[in-house]
Amino acid sequence: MHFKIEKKLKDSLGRAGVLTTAHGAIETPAFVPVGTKATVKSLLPEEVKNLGAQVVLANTYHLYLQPGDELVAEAGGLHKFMNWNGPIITDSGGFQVFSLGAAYGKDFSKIIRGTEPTVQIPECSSAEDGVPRLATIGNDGVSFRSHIDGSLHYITPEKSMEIQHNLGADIIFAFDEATSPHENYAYQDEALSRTHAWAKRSLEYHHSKPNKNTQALFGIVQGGLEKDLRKKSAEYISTLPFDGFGIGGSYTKEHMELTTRLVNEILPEGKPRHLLGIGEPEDLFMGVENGVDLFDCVAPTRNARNGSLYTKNGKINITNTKYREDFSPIEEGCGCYTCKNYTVAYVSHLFHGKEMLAATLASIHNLYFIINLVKKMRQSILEDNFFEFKKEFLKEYLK
RNA sequence: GCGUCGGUCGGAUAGCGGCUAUUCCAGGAGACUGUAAAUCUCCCGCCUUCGGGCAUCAGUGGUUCGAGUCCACUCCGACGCA
Repeated sequence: MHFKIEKKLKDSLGRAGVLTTAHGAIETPAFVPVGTKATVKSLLPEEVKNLGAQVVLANTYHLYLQPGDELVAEAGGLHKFMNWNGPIITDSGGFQVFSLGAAYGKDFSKIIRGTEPTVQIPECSSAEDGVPRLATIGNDGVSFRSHIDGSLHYITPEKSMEIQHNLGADIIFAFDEATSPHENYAYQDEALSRTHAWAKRSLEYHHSKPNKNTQALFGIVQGGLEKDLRKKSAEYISTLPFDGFGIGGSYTKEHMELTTRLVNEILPEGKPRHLLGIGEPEDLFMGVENGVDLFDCVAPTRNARNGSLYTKNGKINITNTKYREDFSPIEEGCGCYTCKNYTVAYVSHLFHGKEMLAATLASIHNLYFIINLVKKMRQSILEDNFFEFKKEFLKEYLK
C-alpha cells in the first residue's frame, strides 16, 4: 500500500491524495460504501462501480458468522467471492463490541444527541448490570452471542486478524473496543488500555504472516469523549508501525469534530486516516477539513432503503404524500442513473408498493450523492476553493 | 313468507356483562452515522391550555349498579327451506 498527498488545504488539516492498494488506487478523500455481508445491499457490483465508488467496506464479524471466513478463502477471497475487483476494506468486528454490547437494545448509537456530552448512564459502566447484550468484553477478547443462531463465539485480536486474512481485503483494521459514550472515565481509560494492547497484538500477528505484504493494517484510535484519552490514544497508536489509522467511537457531533481535529493533529501526516462510520454531508465536510482521507457509513444505503433521500436542499422522505404526483427527478440535474431515468412519483410508487426496485433506485441515488459530494470536496481542495464550496453547499443543504 | 347465522375505525379482525374496545393491513409523520435495520417509533372518531375532555360497536327501545356483549322490534347482508 502506498499513500501520496497531492495537495494540502491551507490553514487546516485537509488534504487530497491517492491511496494505492493491491487492487487499485483510491483518490482521497473518498467515501466508502458499506457492504457488510459482502454486498452493498440491493446493488450489483457493476452499479456500485458505475455510481462512482472506488472501494467498498465489508465486515469481519458478519462474514465470520456467515458464510464463514474459511469458505470465503476457499472461494478465492472476498474480491472474487463478491465479484468486486477494486479495493476492499474490512472492519475488524470492533464496532460490534459496541453495537452488540453496551449499545444493545439501547436508544443510542454512533452519534449521540444532546449538547451535554458528558451525560453518563452509570449502569452502563458494568457488564454485570443485568442488561441483555450479545457481546461481553474480557481483556483477552470478546465473547459474542451470534445474533443469527445464538451460538457463542470468542474473538481475540489474533482471531480478527486471522479472519481478515482469510477474507483478504486490501485494508484491514486492528481489533478494537468501541465504547459507549455513557461509560465513565475509569471505564474509558480501562477500555483504551485494552484497545491499545489489542492494537499491538493485531500488529504482531499480522506482521508474522505473509499477508502483511498484500494487506495493509490500520490501527484505531479510541478514547471516548475524553480529550486526554483521545490524545493519549493518538500518540500511542502513532508509535506503532501501522499502514494507516482509523478513528472510532460514538460521540456528539460537537465532540466528533473536536476529536477528529485533535487526533489528526497527532497522527503522522504521511499515512491515511479513516473516520469510521461517518457520515452525513455536514460530517463529511468536517472530516475532510480536519484531515480525514476515508469515510465509510451505512447512512446512504440504509436511509435509501427507508425512503430518506439526499438532495442539495436536505433529505426528503419520498413516502410523503406530496411526492406521489411529483413527476420531476429526485434532484434536478443529478447525474445518477435513478434521476436520469425515473421520477419521484415512480420511486414513491415503488416504496408504497414495497417493490424491491425502490431500495435499488434509492440506494443508487443516495450513494451517488454522497460519493460525488466527497469527490467534489476533493476537487475543491485541488482547486483551492474548499471553504467556498463547503459554505455554499451547507447553506442550501441545512436550509 | 318462515328459519339460521351475521352487522365493531377506510378494510379485515378480537371482544361473549365490568372500568382505557384488541390486533393486522391501508393511511399520516418522524427517526436512522465502522448494518441485530427492505427496520424502528409515534399518530390514525372529535376537541384539547397536552393534564385531559367528549363521543362511539347498524338503529330504536328495554333488562341491569353497569351493555359492543343479554332481551324485543326495525333496518341491512349472507345462507337454508318453501
